[in-house]
Amino acid sequence: MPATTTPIVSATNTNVASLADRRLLHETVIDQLRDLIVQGELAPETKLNERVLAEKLGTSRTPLREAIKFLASEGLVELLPNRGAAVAPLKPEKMKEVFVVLGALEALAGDLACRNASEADITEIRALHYHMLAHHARGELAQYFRYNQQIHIKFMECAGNETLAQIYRGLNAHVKRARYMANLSRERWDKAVKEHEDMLDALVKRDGVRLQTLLRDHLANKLVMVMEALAIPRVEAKQ
Amino acid sequence: MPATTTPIVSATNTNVASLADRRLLHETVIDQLRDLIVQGELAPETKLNERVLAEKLGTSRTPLREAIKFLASEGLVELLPNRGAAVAPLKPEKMKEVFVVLGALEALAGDLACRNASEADITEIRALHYHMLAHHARGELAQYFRYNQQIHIKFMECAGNETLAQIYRGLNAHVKRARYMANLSRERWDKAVKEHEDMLDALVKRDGVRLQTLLRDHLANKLVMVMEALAIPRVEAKQ
DNA sequence: CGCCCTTATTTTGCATACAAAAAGTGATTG
DNA sequence: CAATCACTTTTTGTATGCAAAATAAGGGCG
Repeated sequence: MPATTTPIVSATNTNVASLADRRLLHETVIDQLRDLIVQGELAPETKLNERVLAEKLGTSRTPLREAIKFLASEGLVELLPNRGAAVAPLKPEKMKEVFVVLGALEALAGDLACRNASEADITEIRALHYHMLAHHARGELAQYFRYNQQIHIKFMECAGNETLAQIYRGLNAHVKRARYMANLSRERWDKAVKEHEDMLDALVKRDGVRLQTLLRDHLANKLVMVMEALAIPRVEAKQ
Repeated sequence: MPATTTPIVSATNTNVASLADRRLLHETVIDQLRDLIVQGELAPETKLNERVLAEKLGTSRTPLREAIKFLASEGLVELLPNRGAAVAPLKPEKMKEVFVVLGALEALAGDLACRNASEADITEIRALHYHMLAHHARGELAQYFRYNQQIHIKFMECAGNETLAQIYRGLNAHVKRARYMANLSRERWDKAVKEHEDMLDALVKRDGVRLQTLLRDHLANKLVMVMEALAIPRVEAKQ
């Protein structure tokens, strides 16, 4: 609405998408590209053709390349000198590594959360927990994951360490890629829920040591699930 | 000083630096820029003027901007929408956060190293350790830091988790920035060396639990040193 | 003298242009 | 028929151009 004297759309530039958009293009592109990768629309090891992708995202190659560099630093994209870039492969070996680190980070977060979480925080986590339980009971996997994620993120928030949270988000993006292919058995699912019960209990009692242990185990179990998911599928045998 | 005379050098491109250089320009730029930031040549909160920096690094704005995006993801650079980028500020608060996370990561690495390190690895660490001792004895701070760093890096290698190592390197870059201003008191220095003695001992005995504790404490002490360094200086009060 | 508004200047953000590198393509030859 | 080489097309890497945003510089007015 503002400014607007600009009557005619002038010469060269001008993109249709520029409604009230205040964000920077390359930032939008980072998010779009990350989503494409995390949600598996761009499968692991897919080469990123700059011309095609730029067209698809409605931009030019320059912001796209900037976004690629950014995501390369996050590890979602691999740079191939003189050959562009590709979606980072999703290897079981890498997943193991990520989960080991995530275990340590979540344990740390749990410990910090036990010290720093306010009563309001705990109430909020409890609420998320019950939402999660409800979706578990109804067998709604996607919704379950959503609340599950939110609980873990809330833990991170309670830890009050933005550096920790940022690294967590980065690693979690890797895990999410894998999780989209996971088909949880009822048994494992029930177990994961049980673990969350214990975790909530430990938090309420502010038992940091126990929460750490629980989180590490929880992550280890998640790893098993992801590994199973990775072992089974591969609809198309890339490589 | 500026290009101007550039007599022939063919049509458009062609940089003198392209000897047998096989690396990609923007990768070189990433490393150069990171060094400038880590070593404090570009002080915290310095605005990165693209034209000036590109000239200084002997390239055009495009690869520079890509490098900036990469380093922004590492957290060394802050992106200011429509206002370019600046060297990330070096706040005590941030340092605290980084050290807490580093503590957890190094503890994890120590634990893993106790399981995975080969005898050859331990021999190598011992060698580095004695080099470090020698420089400590002679009061050679810079050299001491070098070997100190190498020991920590070697720990990471022994852990055999590349994901862990990568995150460590990223966080460590932040710490290094601060350390360049640290002026170690002899007392603290001696203490740090003593801690390294203990760490080596724990590794040799493969006592992962003790090593974890030692590393966490070691990091906590390092934080104190860095905080002191940050509290004192600021030679020039920017802004 | 300070403040706000207008107008230059600089700087950023994005698009495009062009050369070098890689990937195809096809014909020739052993 | 596979392999190699010359040639074409595509794709990447970097530089440059141009418009919008931000910043600096005047200039009138209280």
